[in-house]
Amino acid sequence: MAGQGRRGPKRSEEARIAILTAAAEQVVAHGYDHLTIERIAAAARVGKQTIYRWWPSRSALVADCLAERLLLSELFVPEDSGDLRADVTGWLDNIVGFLGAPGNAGLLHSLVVAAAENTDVATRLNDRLGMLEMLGERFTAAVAAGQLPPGTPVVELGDALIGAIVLRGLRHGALDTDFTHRLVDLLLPPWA
Amino acid sequence: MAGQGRRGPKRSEEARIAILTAAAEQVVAHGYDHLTIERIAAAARVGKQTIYRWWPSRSALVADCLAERLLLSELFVPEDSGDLRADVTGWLDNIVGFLGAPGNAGLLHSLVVAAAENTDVATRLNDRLGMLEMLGERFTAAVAAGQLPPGTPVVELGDALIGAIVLRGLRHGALDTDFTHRLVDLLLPPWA
Amino acid sequence: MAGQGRRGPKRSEEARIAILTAAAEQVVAHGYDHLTIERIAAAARVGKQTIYRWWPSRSALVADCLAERLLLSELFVPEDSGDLRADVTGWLDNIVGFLGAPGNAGLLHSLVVAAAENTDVATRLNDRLGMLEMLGERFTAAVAAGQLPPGTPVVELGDALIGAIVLRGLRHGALDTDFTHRLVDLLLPPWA
Amino acid sequence: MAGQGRRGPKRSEEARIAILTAAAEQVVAHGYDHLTIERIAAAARVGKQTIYRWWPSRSALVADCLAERLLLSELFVPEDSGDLRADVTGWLDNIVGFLGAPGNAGLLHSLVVAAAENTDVATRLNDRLGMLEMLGERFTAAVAAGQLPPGTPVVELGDALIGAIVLRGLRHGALDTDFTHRLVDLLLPPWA
DNA sequence: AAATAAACGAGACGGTACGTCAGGTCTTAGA
DNA sequence: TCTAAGACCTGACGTACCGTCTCGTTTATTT
Repeated sequence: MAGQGRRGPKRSEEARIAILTAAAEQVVAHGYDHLTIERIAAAARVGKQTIYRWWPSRSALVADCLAERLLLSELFVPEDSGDLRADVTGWLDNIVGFLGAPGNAGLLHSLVVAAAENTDVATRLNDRLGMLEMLGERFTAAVAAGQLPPGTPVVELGDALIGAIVLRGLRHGALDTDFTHRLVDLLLPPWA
Repeated sequence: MAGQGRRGPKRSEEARIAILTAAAEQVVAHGYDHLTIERIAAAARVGKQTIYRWWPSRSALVADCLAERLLLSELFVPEDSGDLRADVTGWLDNIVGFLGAPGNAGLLHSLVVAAAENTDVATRLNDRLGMLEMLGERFTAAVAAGQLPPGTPVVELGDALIGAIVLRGLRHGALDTDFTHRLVDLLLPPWA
Repeated sequence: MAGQGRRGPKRSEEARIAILTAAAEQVVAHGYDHLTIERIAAAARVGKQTIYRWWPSRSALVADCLAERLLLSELFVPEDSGDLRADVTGWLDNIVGFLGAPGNAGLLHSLVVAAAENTDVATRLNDRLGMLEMLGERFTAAVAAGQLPPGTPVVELGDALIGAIVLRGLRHGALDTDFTHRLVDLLLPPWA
Repeated sequence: MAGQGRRGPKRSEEARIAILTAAAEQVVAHGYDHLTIERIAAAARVGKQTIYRWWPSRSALVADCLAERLLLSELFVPEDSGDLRADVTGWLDNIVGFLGAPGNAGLLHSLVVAAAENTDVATRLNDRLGMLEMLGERFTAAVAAGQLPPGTPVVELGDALIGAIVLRGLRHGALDTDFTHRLVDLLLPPWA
């Protein structure tokens, strides 16, 4: 058997959690820029090397925070009421409401910056925003049920929805429910 | 008017151009992160203070670079052949081709990061990508001409198009002409 | 003319003094090992870079402290009473007394270590111990006056005196006036 | 009796030798500063704890290296030809030749630093330089035989000889046979 | 033989300090 | 009075080692 039984101490789960928690808190509190390894280490009561040992970069840390649901934890599981337009609208309003909340104002900016410098973050961010579930299940089901025209490119539909949200989010104050309603009208037009 | 009769030397246009040029080159060469005031100053043969005197931040510099067409110079004025779908497709392919070119791979990431920390950059970036013209002229004209259904939310249409492009651009290698074609099919469905 | 009119601020004398003073205090208080650039910078209220800008190493700093008489300040100017043996004995007792004082116990060790890694320190340390004056004036004068045999190698005489002191100093508790008296008996024997 | 019936494996002689050998090599190759426990452990294929278990400090390791003749191995047993001046001169020239050899240039500095922070090293270094034999036998015998004046302080004589060598050795390039000859003239003057 | 305990290799851990880079401010001399 | 140069304090970077502390394995002794 090959090297399965490594000798020596195991990785400290306690330290791992403390680091991720501290990182998530820093991002929320101060934004992704201003996120420093030193502050994370201090807040997590951990040596800097322990961070560098396990994560290659600041952005990889943020990607793990997303994966562990320490960032954007409660959000964004779209409902399934049978009415696709209503569900998508509700889901978007949920997102918009979250991003509009005072504490979370800068969070989108932070995550976009992190996503721009780390593909992992980009992917996980997409997932956390609910695209996986929404995409894999609802849209294809809707196409099958005739709620969307046959041949609708569902992946592109998701990208257009979230892309528009992200783009508007980067322009301060441009994100409101009026916008999301017009967006739904555009992308999920009411069918005959 | 106050301070009209100021004494002393005027602002050096030479220095201004040198700084913006150096900044643009740095962004293209090394990316927005890695863009440092010190390197710009050194490359432009200029004191750091001369930069700080006229620009409040790194991102404001980039915004000016966009405004002066030192970044994204040649790009993105959509044609008007009468065929809206063809024009939009051509325009998107133009963008995708540019972003796919080896030297420009990281440029989108850079500009997104800059846009995330400076609304000015976000706005100017939108303009440079051709949204103003596209938006103000073609889409509204298309609605009037019946090429788009009446009541089409043209601003949201632009956001969805560009948002989708940006979002895909952040995931490396996800941006190709197949994608843009599906996107056009989704957002500008062939009518009647 | 070559670069005579340099532009920009002059080196801050205030910072220079603060740094040297802090360094000297650290050496006396904690020893040469345990002398850290970070502590010096903090104590001198100075950025680390200001130290690194002007000194290449810890030991160069100590060499400058010796040169500026911030270390071993009060000591070691041998008297000239006409009686060479008495003067040398007094001078050695002076040194031994100083090194035996509680606060200065580790100072010799510190300076020897510094001298071992920096020739400059070695030279200046020799100077500060009074060898230059002693050597250049008293010994050669003594040879001329017949107090020392003609052809006495005065440089080697100094090295032997100080070398013996240093060597004993490195063995804790081996340095006392009995030793210095025997040393003088050995090196400056009472002549006929 | 202490620890007579201890259970468990005995101390590994193999590890002990590997550690001392690695330490000696590191000192010779890189100097006493730059001697790190981690490098020794890696070079000796040994865990760090195995070093810390048996030696309290870096300098204690070096002291053991001297005791085991892994450092300064071949050197410095003075001959006994009957002619004291010749023997001492040969012995000093031997030392000077060794220290002047290219590979050993920094070794004196290293050992002096180690001696300054560990009395054990100082003592053993003295021994290895041959002082014990020289001191205990030759000088006292020489005094008895009338080759040295009665009452000559032999310990101080040794300290002066070695001290002068060490002091010169710390000043690069100041150590040559001219110096040792003058030193012998000074300390062992040709009698009668 | 089984239980026990120490020494071993490996290496993760919380820390300290390193030497470097850049930020943004301030000072000086030249145009 | 604007500019180039650059010294200044601050603070974060990523690295190297420190000395301590587990791990699981390997011996040797004792029960």
